[in-house]
Parts: sequence; C-alpha cells; structure tokens
Amino acid sequence: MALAYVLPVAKTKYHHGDLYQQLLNAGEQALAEMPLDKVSLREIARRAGVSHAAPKHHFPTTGHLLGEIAARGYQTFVKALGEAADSAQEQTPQSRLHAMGRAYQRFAESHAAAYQLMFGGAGHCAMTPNLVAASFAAWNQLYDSVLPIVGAGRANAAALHIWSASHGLAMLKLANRLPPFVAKHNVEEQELQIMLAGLAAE
Amino acid sequence: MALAYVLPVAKTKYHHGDLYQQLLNAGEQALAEMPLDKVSLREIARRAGVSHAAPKHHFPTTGHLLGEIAARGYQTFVKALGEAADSAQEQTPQSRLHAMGRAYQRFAESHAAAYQLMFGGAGHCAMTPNLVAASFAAWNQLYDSVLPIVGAGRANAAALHIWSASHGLAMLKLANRLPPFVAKHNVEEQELQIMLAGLAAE
DNA sequence: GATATATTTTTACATTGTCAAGATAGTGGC
DNA sequence: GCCACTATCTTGACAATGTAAAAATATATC
Repeated sequence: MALAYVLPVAKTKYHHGDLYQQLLNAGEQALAEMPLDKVSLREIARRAGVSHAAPKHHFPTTGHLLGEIAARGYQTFVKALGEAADSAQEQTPQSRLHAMGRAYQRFAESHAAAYQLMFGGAGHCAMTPNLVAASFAAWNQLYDSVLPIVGAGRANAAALHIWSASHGLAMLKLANRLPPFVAKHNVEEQELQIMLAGLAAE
Repeated sequence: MALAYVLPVAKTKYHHGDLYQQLLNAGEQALAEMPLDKVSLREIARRAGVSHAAPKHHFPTTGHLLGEIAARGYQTFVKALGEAADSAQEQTPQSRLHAMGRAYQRFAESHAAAYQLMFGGAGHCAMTPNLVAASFAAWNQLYDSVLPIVGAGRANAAALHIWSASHGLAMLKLANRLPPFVAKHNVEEQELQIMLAGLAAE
C-alpha cells in the first residue's frame, strides 16, 4: 500500500538521480531566457539547483554539457522543420521546402541563443557523438527534401547551397551585419524565392 | 641639427603616445596566432607590453577594442577581395565576382579568428561607428560587383543572396558542421558556380 | 547493519573584465 | 628653472568564470 505514495518524479534530495537530464533542461531554459554569452556552467548549475561542481560528474567539461544541449537543439530544430513541411498548403516538394525555409529563419530568430550555440564556430560546444549525429540528421533532412526536386546527382550540391544560404542569412541577421534596407523589406521571402529558383535553374 | 636624431617611432617609455594603434596591432597579431576565444583584453595588453588596465584609457570596454580590430579586419577583407577581382583572368563582371568569391572563402579560412570576430554574433565586439562603416563598405563593394550583372532593380537582392551563401558556407566550414563528403570534393568552386548561375537565372 | 561506491558540496586556484587609487611623464604658467 | 596640472599608465582589488581536489552525504552491496 505504501507503493501508492512513491512519486516517480525526482526527489530533489541529495542524489536526485537524473541530474544529467535536468542539467540539459536547465541549459535549454537558460538559452531561451538569456543571450548565449551569459549561459555559463555555473548559471546552468544554479538553475538546476545544484552546486557549480556537480555537473563535473556527468559532463567532463563545460563544452560537453553545451554539446549535449546543442544536440537537443538540433533535434527540436529538425522537428520544427519537419512539422512546417508537413503543414504546408500544397504538399509538393517545392512547397514543402519553401515551408522549411521559412521555419528555418523563424527558428533562428526565436531560438537565437540556441541557434548560435548549435552553429557556434568558436570554442563553445564540444563535438560530442550526439551532437555529430544530431547535426547529421539535420543535414539528412535537408538532403531528403531537395532530392525529389533536383535528383540524386545534384542533391548534395543543392542541399549545401540551401544550407549555406539559409545559415548565412540567419547569422547575418543575428549579428546585425546587414545594411539598413533589409530591415524594411521582408528579405527572407525574397531570399527563399531566389534559392528555389536557383535550384530549378541548375 | 638635433632634429635628425628625433625618431618618429614610439619611444616605448611610459607614455609611448600611440598605444591606441599598438593595441590594434597587438589584437590583429593575436587573432592571427590563436583562436578567437583566447584573444582577451589582457592578452592583447600583454602583447602590447602594457598593463591590463592601460587599454581602459583608450577603449571604454573590451568590446570597443575588439570592435575597432574588427573594423580593421573588414578593411583588409575589402582590400583582399578588391585585389582578387582586379587580378582576375578576364575582366568581365562575372569573372571578377567569381574571383571575389574565391577570395572570400580564402580569407575566412586563413583569417579564421578575425573572420569570426568580424561576424561574431554574440557578445564579442561593440558596434562602434568605425565597425558599422567598415562593414557597410564591404556590403557596398559586393553591391557594386553584382550591379553590372543583374542591374539596379535586383542588385540588393542579389548581393544579399551572395553574401548569405558565402557567409553561410564559410561559417559552416569553420564550425565543422558540414557532412563528411564536403571534405573530399572541393565544394567552394561548386558553390560559386551555383551562386553565379542563380544570378543569371533570376 | 557495516562497508564500499557514487554523487554532491565545499574549498581552492588561475583566469578574465572592470574599477579605484596611486605613480609617472609631459604641459603650461610664473 | 620651478611648480601645479593633466593625461597616461601601473598597482591592487573585486566579482565571476571553469576546473580540480578534498570532504561530506546518500545509495548500493554484502
């Protein structure tokens, strides 16, 4: 009868058992609430309610913790793009790709810190196996999306092109390195059409 | 007669007078020799041979120092692309743009830390007036290069497209976020051709 | 129930950016 | 020539960070 009172959730005692997952949760939460440069190991530990040295026993270094958080970011990223494609008006390959392109820019803007971590070039996250796999899954999703449009012979090049253009636009916007005129026009739609036209032309 | 002995260079005494410029030099040097995350205010001060608090009298904050260094980076960037265009085989607008595209990727790879600082999204350098101007000059150079190809009506969109694709490819390479196949093939040339073909098509 | 292991905390250290106070060089006035 | 004055640089301090070692505590095993 006492079994009914055993809660399946973590007991928030000393060993709460799933600190690994809770650190990832805290990291995601921090990325959603503050800029990337404020998301530190100690900040994540604070949010998880543990001391700053606790993560050491689950992640050898801060880079590995951030790497796993980035891997999670890729997973929600892939999911967001997939859902956008599935809910496109007409289910042609072009229309699905178009919807993914819009979702890409939307994700980069709404998850700015996470996006920057996921694609952060310098010193942020370690290339953990999960991160490599998750990043590769994102690539495969894009590859599969352009495949029915350009065929197997040009799928790699086309996917790389769309990936580059989308990533470049997102980063330039996040870094505020675009000239003033882009703030007025909604440039993303324009860019998407050029990208898709380039695929058709090639 | 004593005037002949007056050296125009800095006297490396207590007030050496042009510490402002020497800090920028030291910063450039540091960016060339170590990854971006190792380039700190104190490291730059060390290289300039002054104490860690000396820069405070010339730059209100580290971000401003890095911002001025990034502005210098844009200047050498623009110069490199301009020289590449001028030394293209045939001096058609397309060939010049092609040469600039190659120089773009070469610069990003050979000046990796500087490039990441120049385009660094998060928290690195402050948007100093010089940085804004230098970044804008780079944009104008690209705009002027696509103008004779696509005409005034589409120049902004075309420049943005090339800028995005080039920047995205460079960042993905620096961040190691590309699938394995790109290491084998020399992807840049392929990408450049797709970009230019896209311009012609549009 | 006692011992051993795994987890967490506490404490410490080197590094960073920023600030305040003191030291030094150059400048102007008499 | 000497003295105040200002600009520049140094020294010392502080809070915050990532990492490591030692101490404390909870869980597991026998």
